[in-house]
Amino acid sequence: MANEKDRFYDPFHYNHHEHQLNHSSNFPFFRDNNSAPIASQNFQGFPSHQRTTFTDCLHGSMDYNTLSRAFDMSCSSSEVLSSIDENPKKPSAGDSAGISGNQSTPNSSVSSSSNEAEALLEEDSTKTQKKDKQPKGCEDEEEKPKKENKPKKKEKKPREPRFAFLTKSEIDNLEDGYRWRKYGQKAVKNSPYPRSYYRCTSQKCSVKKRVERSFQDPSIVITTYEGQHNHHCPATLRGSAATMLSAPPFFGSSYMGSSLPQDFLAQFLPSYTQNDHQNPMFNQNLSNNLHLQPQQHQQHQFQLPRDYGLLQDLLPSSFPGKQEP
DNA sequence: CGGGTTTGACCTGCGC
DNA sequence: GCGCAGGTCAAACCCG
Repeated sequence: MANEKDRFYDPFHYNHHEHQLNHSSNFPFFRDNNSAPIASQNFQGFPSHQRTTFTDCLHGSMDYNTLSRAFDMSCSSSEVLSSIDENPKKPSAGDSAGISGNQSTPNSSVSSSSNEAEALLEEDSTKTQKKDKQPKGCEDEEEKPKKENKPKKKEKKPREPRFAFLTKSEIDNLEDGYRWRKYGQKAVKNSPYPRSYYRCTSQKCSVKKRVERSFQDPSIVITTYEGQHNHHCPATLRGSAATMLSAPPFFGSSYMGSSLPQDFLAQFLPSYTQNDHQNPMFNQNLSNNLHLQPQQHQQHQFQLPRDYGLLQDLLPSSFPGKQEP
């Protein structure tokens, strides 16, 4: 059945070569200079009249802040655009890093990147599920010299939900409002770019994130979050409400336990229904839609809800999906 | 000095 | 069993 654990999350996308992010942007997802969340590709499964292009929107007179505010209000119900089937056929050994081989949609760097992120999640689901390493937490086992503590019986603890984001950015470590401590870095097979491992610095918060750059499109940063924050976003204390709406944080405080995906899909995909979510074909289509067609590289489409009030109000009249009152 | 980063070693699971 | 690759640890280092 559709799993809720791993999700590929790429709410928006725009070409950062054409649109520079405003530093004070309240964009609910990532906010950082010169970075932007990668769009979810093309929702081909929906009627064209319900489809608009996010890039077009940004091409207009509306600035990023405006849009950000618009989406800000949606943060209470939004976010995950598409999920990834956690049980795709297991990648072969050569695909361990999820970046080689069976790409069915060649020639599209973003598509490949999407596949990368997707594969990353696949990798996670097949690997980490079995892994239950005991980090510091269990040093009850005497002081034995480093790395000698072999947990005798490892019970499988349910894996934390993971969400992958593609972000077009020049910088690797995207500001998301939370504080992270880097605890490792590894070279990634078949990629010139290393993967960095971060942990939330907040006490008793076990959220982790991995950051790596797509080797197929170096301008894209793949961020994978694992776990849920059990605390508020530090940035909110600094008065930046925006950051608390950034990517994974919304899974924290205000979002724990909610049915995010359905909520989001329902709000952002007009034709979506809860039944759809149960429908394998729907999920398949959603998954397929993660893969850009080659010619769409420069113009990813983002579908806006028809009745998205505030956003509609903020849209320039020239915006393709703008509805006149 | 405290907190974050770097980096080599170690652990673990998987495929062959 | 072995080798590989991902993930983690932790000492050393860096920096404000």
